[in-house]
Order: sequence, then structure tokens, then C-alpha cells
Amino acid sequence: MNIYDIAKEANVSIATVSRVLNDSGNVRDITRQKVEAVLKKYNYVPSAIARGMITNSLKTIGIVTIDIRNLYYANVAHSIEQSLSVLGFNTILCNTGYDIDQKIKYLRMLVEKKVDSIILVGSPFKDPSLDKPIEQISKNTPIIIVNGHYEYPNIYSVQCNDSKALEKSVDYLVSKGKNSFLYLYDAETFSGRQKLLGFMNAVSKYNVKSEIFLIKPGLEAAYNKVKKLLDSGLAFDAVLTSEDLTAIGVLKCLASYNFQVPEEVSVMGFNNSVLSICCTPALSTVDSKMEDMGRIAVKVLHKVLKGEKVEANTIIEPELVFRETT
Amino acid sequence: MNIYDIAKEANVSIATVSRVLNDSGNVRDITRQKVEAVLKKYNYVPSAIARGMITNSLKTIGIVTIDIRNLYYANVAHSIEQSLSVLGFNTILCNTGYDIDQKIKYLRMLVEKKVDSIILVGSPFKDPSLDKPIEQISKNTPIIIVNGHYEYPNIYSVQCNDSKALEKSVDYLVSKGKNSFLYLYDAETFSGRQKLLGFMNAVSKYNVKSEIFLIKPGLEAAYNKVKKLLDSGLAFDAVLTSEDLTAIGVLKCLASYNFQVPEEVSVMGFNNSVLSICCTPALSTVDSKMEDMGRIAVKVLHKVLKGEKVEANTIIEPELVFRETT
DNA sequence: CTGTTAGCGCATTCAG
DNA sequence: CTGAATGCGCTAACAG
Repeated sequence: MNIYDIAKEANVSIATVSRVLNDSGNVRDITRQKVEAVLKKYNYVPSAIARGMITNSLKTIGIVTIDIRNLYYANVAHSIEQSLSVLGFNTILCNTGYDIDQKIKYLRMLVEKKVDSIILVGSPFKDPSLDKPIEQISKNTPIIIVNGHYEYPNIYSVQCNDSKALEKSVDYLVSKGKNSFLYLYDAETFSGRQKLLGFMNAVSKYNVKSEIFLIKPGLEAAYNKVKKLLDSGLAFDAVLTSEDLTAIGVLKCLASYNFQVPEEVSVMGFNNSVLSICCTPALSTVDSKMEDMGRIAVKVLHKVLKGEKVEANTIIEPELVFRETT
Repeated sequence: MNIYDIAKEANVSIATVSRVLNDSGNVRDITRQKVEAVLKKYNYVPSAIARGMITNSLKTIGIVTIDIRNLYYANVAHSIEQSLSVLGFNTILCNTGYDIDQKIKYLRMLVEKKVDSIILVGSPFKDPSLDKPIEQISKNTPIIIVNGHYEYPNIYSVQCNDSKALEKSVDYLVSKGKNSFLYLYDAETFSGRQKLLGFMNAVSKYNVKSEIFLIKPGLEAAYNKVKKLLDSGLAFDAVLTSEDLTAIGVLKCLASYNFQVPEEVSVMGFNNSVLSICCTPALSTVDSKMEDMGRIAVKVLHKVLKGEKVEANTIIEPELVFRETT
């Protein structure tokens, strides 16, 4: 069943069917009704493929991220998908993992499918060897980076002011009398560097001690690191992390040593994920505005697609969420 | 840049270019090399749309679920997406939420895009008013239901033996001397009913008390329910739930009443999500084999697509995971 | 082994 | 307001 069949049955030309299908005006009311009747009769659904042949678009965008099982990515992806759906776009989801070849493969698939845009969530393409392909693609397809940054034509970014969040966290803890800080982070992404910078910047403003460690992602790595640190005699009264899950690992380790949180040691997570209310005590954390990020990324994209002028960089302010660990 | 341009530059016909592009044999080695050189020179990527025009497929499948922010869905979706990617398929992600019109809209978009299959994760289409569209679509497109069930031609399902999981949990807790059970569940999906059945079936085998409550999803609803129950004087020594998050709400409430877990009250969650290791004490739960479900769903789909015969129903056995709450 | 040809289903001129 | 004709880029016969 195609547009010809409909046209024949409705006694009109395919052009007319196309017109009512796309609501593009210039159809007499009575003609329209005639066609619509046939359309409904057969429950006709036009082929996006054939349409794409002409318009060179499938009204589809690709969202590329490391791993959707990570709550941060899941939240942002959800927000993007929902906003896009309102605009009539579908979303192709790509979990690249950390393998470079995988990333290239996904990129290629998206280009083949002529997606209207690619949205990078996190910075799955921070590896320099991926710069060339990304720049190449950007020649024909706008790219939006959520929580990442890339200075290049047709590449836009939406970021959370992560560094500010860390600064404010340190400020707050210092005001609470803390003076010996630990910062645990697990990723050297754009966002990861921002957080780190914010932390370093903040502690340098005060006369406080600070230690910084890069660890593997996950609860266990954090637990083990803190254990090792404690066993080695390091003392601290505040721990900041780049991820809620890391903070929970810290909490668990602290509990095993019978530290009082937050009296003896304060702990702050990052992202305000559901994890932060699952642990005990409930985790103070940073609301990194995951929903907003997705929504605004799509707003930027929409403008770009409409040919409107858009600033290459949008920054969103995070918010501190205080619960029981500070 | 299209296949004609490549053909011209390589001094061959478009058919030959198509042949090397699809690696479909019948090309002399020297010819192939000539073409490949041009292909590489322009970094040529064929149009999946034009190809789809002929093959009537974009090598894309739709995965439809309620909300990817839910860890269960995220895990299954991730597993599906990864397995599909290996087979050269892309995944369109749809978060339907609970609105019926949304669901219809998503279905229509997927049909327009001629997806090779639709995978339903959870049972986003359990509403009877959606039966007609689903059955209609199944006439042309195989449908796979992950943790749901629908007896109909060209609809296949992969499910976890959730009822068995609940039975085994009760068995175990009875063997531990528990005799007064509470079951809290938050969804009347197919899977939700299976769990419920399993619970009822199990408690009926023993001389134990049991109460069952349907509550809203989330930590807070569980917390409030248990609080109300406790305040009303209800006594129990074991709580089972249909979700880890619910169990954590229970745990939090129990803690606020200074109950010893598991000595006085045992608690079990469901899904073995990351949440279960975040709470304190760490939650005993059911590994509902999220990864396996996705992987097997794709295996089933692949067979269906190849025209092989497949059993309409695949059942996976869950596993109990004992941590600190039992 | 290679080339020619004919559509796939639709949007879009351009006439009328 | 409506219809006829064209072509998007590719695959799949078919002929050679």
C-alpha cells in the first residue's frame, strides 16, 4: 500500500494525496475529506524512508553516550528523547563504551542514516584521534555536546557549571569549620576536569589541606581507596567526589571505621541521582540539572535546525543539595 | 556525492560500486581495489535511506519502554542495544511514559520508519485499548516482549521466572524462621502479576501470615506505607518487594523505628540493581538477569528475522542474591 | 566478472 | 486548486 493506491482509490493524483498527508494547503476541503477517508480506511502510514529520500532527513537524531546504565547519562538521555519527541524526532541511542573502534562504527552508522544531528552526552569523543571524524561530520551535521566542549563551527555545547559547584561546596564546608579536604574523582572528561579545577581553585582560597586522587569508577574503588588512605594515617574531615556512587563508597568505608558523618567527616556526592537518597545517611550532593541539560540541548538544536543563530556555548548553574552528610 | 560520482571516478558502473560497497562478490580484485581507492579518497558513506528504499529496511529496531531512568529498563535497554549493534542494527529509543496517546504516537513513528522489529521492555502496552494497534503492527513486523506476554502470531516473549523468584525467597525466609510476611509491589504489569502470584503461592504452602499491598513506585511511598502499617500495630518479620527502591524505603523506615535487620525483620528487594549495594545494610535481592534478558531477546529476534523457527516464549531463571538484609 | 535498466515511495516542480 | 512528470541514491535482475 502506497501513495498510488490511495490516490487511485480516492480518484485524485498522488500529488494531492501527498498534499493532504503533509497538510501543505492548496487542497479543496471536499477533496481533502475524500482522501482522508481512504487514508483512514486503510490506516495508511506513509514511508519515512521514501520521504527521507527527498527531504534527505528521517527526522531522527543520534544520541551518543558511554553507557546508558549510568544514571547521569540515563537522565540526560531521557530528557533529550522526550524533548525531541515533542518536535517529531526519534532518537537513536548509542552506547559506545570505551572502545575507539566502537565509537567510529557508531558514528558511521549515524552518518549513513543521515541523522539530523548528533548529540554527544558526556564527552565520549574526547580522544584526539576522534577529532578528525567529528570535525568531518560537523561539516554536514550539527553536533551538540552535553557537558563537554569543542570549539568548532557547527558544534555547540551545553554545560553545567561544574567547577562552580565544587567551589561552592568547598566554601560551604569551610564555613562549617572543615579544613582538611579529600577530592576523589573517576573520570578525566571535560566535566571531570572542570570539577577538579573548581576544587583546586576553591581550596587554594583558604588555608586548608587538600589531597586529590583519581580512582576507578564505582563504589568499591572508592571504598578501597579511602580504606588505604585511612590505614596509611591520612586525616581529613571532608570528602568531595565527582559522582554520587563514589561518595557512597566513601560513606561505607567511613562507617566501617565508625566515623561520625558529618560531625567528624563531611561527604558530598555529585549529580543528585536517586542513589543519594538510598544511602545512609542520605547524601548531600550537587544537582547537576540533568533534565535541564537535555531540554536545553534540544532547544539549541532546534534553533540550529531552523537556521537561527545560536550561541555556541550555554552554561547552566548547578545547585547544592544538602542532606545528612554535611 | 553518490554512487554515480564514485562510479565515474573509478571508471566502472554503479552496479560495481554497489557490489564492492556490499561486499557481494563477483568483482575482480583489481577492480575492487580501484573502487575502494576512490571510496576512501572521498571517505564515502552510502545512504542508508536509499538502500532502505529497496530493501525496505533501515536496519533499525525500536525499543519501547516506560522510562529509561528506571534502572531495570536502562539495563535491559543497554543489553539490547549492545547486542543489536553487533548485528549491525541501530536502536530507536522510546520512553512512552504512561500516556496512551504518547504510546500510539511512538508506535506510529516506528511504523513510519519501517523498523525491522519492535521490542517492548516491560509491558508498556498492557492497556487493552492498545491491543488492536499492536496486533496490527505484528502483521508486518515481529514484536518481542521482554518481561511481558502476548499470545499472538509474530509476537514473541522473553521473560524472567519472577514468580519462582518470589517463591524461593519465601521458602528461604521460612527456613530462617520467619513467619509473618509483608509483600509490597508497585506495578500491575505482567511481571508484577507474576511476582504477586509467586508470593501468594509460596505463603500458601506454609502456616504463615501474610499481607499484600499495592503502593506507588518510589522510596517514599514505601517508607510511608510501612510507617502507617507499623503505627497501626501490624507486626511482621519479613518484607518482600517488587523493586529494590521499594525495599530501600522499607529499610529506611525500619531503621527509623530501630528495628534490627535482619534479626527482627528481613527485607528483600528485586532486580539486583546498583541501589541494592548503596543502602545500609546492603540489600538482599533477586537478580532478574537484566543483561541476559536483553541478549536473549535479540537472539530470538535475530532468528525470527532470518526466518528460523523460534519458540514464542523463552523463560530465564532468576537468582537470589543474599546480602545483609536476610 | 561487469554494465544497463528499472523501479522502491514519495515531494516537488511546473502546467493547466 | 489539481495533475503529470521528474528524480532522490541505491539494489537487483538481466544481459552480455
